[in-house]
Amino acid sequence: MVLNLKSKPTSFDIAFRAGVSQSTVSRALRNSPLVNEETRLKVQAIARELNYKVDKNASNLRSQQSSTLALLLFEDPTNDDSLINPFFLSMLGSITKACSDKGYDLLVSFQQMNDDWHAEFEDSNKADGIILLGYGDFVDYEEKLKQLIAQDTRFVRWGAEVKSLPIVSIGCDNFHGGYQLTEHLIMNNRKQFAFLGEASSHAPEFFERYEGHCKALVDNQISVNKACQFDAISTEDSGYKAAMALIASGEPFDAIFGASDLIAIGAIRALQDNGYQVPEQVAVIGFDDIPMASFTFPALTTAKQNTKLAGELLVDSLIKLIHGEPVTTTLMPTNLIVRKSCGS
Amino acid sequence: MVLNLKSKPTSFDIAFRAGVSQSTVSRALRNSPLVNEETRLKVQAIARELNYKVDKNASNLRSQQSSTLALLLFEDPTNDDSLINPFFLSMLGSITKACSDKGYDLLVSFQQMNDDWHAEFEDSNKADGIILLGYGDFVDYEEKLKQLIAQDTRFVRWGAEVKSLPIVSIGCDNFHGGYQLTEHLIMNNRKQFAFLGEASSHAPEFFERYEGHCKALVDNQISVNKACQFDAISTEDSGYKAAMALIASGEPFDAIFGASDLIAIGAIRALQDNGYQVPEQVAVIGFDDIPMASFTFPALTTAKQNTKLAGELLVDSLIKLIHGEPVTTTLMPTNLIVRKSCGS
DNA sequence: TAAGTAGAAGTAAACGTTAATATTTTACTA
DNA sequence: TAGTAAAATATTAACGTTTACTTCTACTTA
Repeated sequence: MVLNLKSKPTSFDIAFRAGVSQSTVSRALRNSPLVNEETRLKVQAIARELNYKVDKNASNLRSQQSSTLALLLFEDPTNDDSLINPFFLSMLGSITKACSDKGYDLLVSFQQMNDDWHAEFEDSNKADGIILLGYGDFVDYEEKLKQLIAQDTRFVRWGAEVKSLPIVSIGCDNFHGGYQLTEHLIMNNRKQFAFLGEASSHAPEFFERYEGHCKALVDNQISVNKACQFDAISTEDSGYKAAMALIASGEPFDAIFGASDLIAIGAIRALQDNGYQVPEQVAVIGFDDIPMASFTFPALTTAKQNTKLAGELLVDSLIKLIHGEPVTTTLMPTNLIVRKSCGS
Repeated sequence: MVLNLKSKPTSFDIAFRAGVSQSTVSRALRNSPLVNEETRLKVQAIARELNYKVDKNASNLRSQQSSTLALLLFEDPTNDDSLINPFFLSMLGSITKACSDKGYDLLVSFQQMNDDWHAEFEDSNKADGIILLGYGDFVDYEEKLKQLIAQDTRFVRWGAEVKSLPIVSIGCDNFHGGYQLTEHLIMNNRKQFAFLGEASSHAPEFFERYEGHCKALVDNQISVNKACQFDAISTEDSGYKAAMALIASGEPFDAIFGASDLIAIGAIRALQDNGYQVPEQVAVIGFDDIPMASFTFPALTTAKQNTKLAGELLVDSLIKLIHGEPVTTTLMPTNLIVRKSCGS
């Protein structure tokens, strides 16, 4: 046996130097109880000395698992490639941390909606499981989820529960959040409400917030003015435009529910550009509590989604799923964060 | 040969169905010119039908390359695990996109400083190269960079050029940015300057900004008051504390240079908490142009680092490096973004 | 003392590809 | 019509692990 000098060392190199077989090296490095303490120490010392690292491809191939999770991030297709929604960026951060805490690597990927993303990662054995992250839905989404299920792909998703399919979802209680925020507006003596954000099943999260919003109104004997609901996707720009449309409509309003912070921020800007006083004339609330929510002027009252917890839940659930343990869909509570944008 | 029904299909399954050898399948799927058009189409059709995906581990193992890049994100060790610096989050976003555009996967990892991170990814063949991202330096940083070089690891880093080592760095022109911002403050008739942020070689980026700042002062016959420099790391909290220390020191000042936006934001809060008018009494500027910089009150004047371009450069450079092409260290210009926090 | 049993190590067969080499088939030339 | 080059496909050996199975030693026990 000749010593391999120039290229990366393999377990055979370690074995040769340690005077043991290669399989013993493999066992020693994984702290197998099958190998003698003394031998283990010697092997590990040599491995360290040669700067040896187990080849993950070989290892994964042989053991048929990768200790890697894949995160697929969907963005709204209408959103250009300028900026990622800060809320998801924040989720991304917490997921990254949770993975590393659990000893998993994380593959991150932005998805084009038309890709056959549903197959890429798990099927090619690059990842043991998949986390799906993104607002709303899009063409063939449910269809692709079904395919994932049919292929036995292990995955969890962020968002509203999909009642029609046996899928593990982690999401926040959008309905209750919407209810809570609206109640808060009512307590602040607001009478005429507008909702900016798509209120249809195409945007389940926004829709649930809208339903919570409406329920709170009805429970307080306030009628819902459908003419005051304007579609918007989760960008500042879209919020700005929706608010402009609201203003142009001539409908009376003294409170705006932005379906997301970004929408609310855009709305505030539109209001101020048109000479409205926020919150004196119009109260505005958002949803998410993205970092910049506390820096707007006036600072935004919003429902906080706990991204740290969400990331951990997502990762934990997926790992359990991979291990074949039972996992349930979880709804996280939202947290009302009162700042200045609604008067108190 | 028996057909494999239950588990994932392999190239043998495809070969069997197509009535060709397994190597032909491999070639057909990679569009090798060595295989007949008709055969290729047939093989690809069957592969699609069986939902076959090439096993990346096997493929990578055999071909000895992974089409994967690793991103190592270092955070300041004193920063607790609450929030990731939005600037890096933004970089992360653009790097993710750039990778996907180039057909590379991206492994993301947060690093503990004491890990032997320098070896993990490339040595274990999980990634073809590494992107290093993080502010400042820390224990043994240079030492570890040397090890990376010694091991022939392909990597690029974000940050100030390391003059002592042959390393490809992509960074922004911190010196010029510091100069530019300070000039702007001087043009606004500010006379007494404070700098919040560590000004030593332990924080190369901050130090360069500080040097640019000082140069601008000297060029304008303003003397540098060392007593007005207070250390801070890049968090809002740290900026708040540094500003409090500045106020407590009794030194006179009418302008604060925050070494990063987060520091500046913290400083503004400290000033306002102490009854100072920003920008009337004290002008404040930051550095980075993180998303929330435009939402502070008053909105922050700052030097924009183009994260989109930076991400692309980082990824492009690394890929070139992997292909053995020559790559040079690049300094990106910063962009003065004038908002309200310095008076005009 | 022979047989049985841990404990520790070795041997060799996967894992699913790619690629170097070998073989067959086809098409064309002399 | 044999002979040859080119095109297409097949065979087989890696890639570097993990792991089922086998072997060897030393010690216990009847």
